[in-house]
Amino acid sequence: MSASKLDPIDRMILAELQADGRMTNVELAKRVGISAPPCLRRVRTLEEQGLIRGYHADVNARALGFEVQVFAMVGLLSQAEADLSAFEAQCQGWSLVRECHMLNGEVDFVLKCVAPDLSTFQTFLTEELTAAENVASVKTSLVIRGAKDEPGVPFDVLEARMNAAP
Amino acid sequence: MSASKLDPIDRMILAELQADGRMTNVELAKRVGISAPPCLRRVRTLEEQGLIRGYHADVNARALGFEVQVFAMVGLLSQAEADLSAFEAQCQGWSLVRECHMLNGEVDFVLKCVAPDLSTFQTFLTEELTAAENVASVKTSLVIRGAKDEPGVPFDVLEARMNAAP
DNA sequence: GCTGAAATCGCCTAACG
DNA sequence: CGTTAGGCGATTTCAGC
Repeated sequence: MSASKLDPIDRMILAELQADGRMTNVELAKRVGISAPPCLRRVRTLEEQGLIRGYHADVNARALGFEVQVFAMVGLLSQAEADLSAFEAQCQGWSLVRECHMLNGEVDFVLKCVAPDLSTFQTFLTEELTAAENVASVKTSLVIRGAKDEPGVPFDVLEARMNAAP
Repeated sequence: MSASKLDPIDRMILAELQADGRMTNVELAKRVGISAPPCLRRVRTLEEQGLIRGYHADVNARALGFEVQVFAMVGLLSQAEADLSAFEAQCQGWSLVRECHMLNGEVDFVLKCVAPDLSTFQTFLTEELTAAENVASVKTSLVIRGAKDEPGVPFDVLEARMNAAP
């Protein structure tokens, strides 16, 4: 599952599919400079290795009526592994919580949330998140505006690294 | 560009393509209960309206060698619009910065960053981000582990809303 | 208007060299 | 990895509701 087993063509495939996940296989093959069958075999292998986890349409949340985006910093009372896992499991069940990352430092988790409006979010905040077992503190910050939202990883950095230490 | 012009079939299409952006059109048509040609027309319309911004392969950053993920909270010296925009423009040029959101509250921006290793990130932090014009403070938190990372929006919430207020 | 059916075109995906 | 080849999906055209 390591990147060292990837040749330049594999990395080009990943970069292209990250940029356009619905590209046809023949178009992809053309761009990476091989014919279609081996290209498809590489894609399948990358999927099986878990290097490609899936493909997703990037839907416009605002246009769909999700006007509110919030980052929530959550502190827990107990940081015992069982309690951390329990909180993570709860996040799985909250569909307004799109991301949950455990952090180092003063705060335990950062959550990225979306909601159709402020009152929906505040109901969730007061009745679900803050009220949850083991939650000590929640600090929320509304997203005023989005300035950058790139999915995935920067392949230019990866290529620079591969060239520097081959 | 409003969600009110979307019928239930459009919302099903969006939900399906968010879950699997590489689904064939005939499979998609079967799932939403119409035949392939109108299904494809709807998808094209959704793309043109900007409700679908694109399609992206979800690549495994860790497996690709991006071991480090960091959230950075950035405070600026000046919050004048020109200065905010200038900072946002700089974020566009930093490929380690994948997301940049302007927030309310004490901090001005939250940045989601990735890097191959800690030293790469710290070089970026000290020589680029902290050194940038108008940056007053940067507080970083390493991601210890990811607990949830769902792309897009929760369509169950959307459907509940449509049923409640049609 | 939008949907569905038929037909064409192009792609996907084996099998083989 | 490339080429060939057969089957399937994509996409246009056209008719019907």
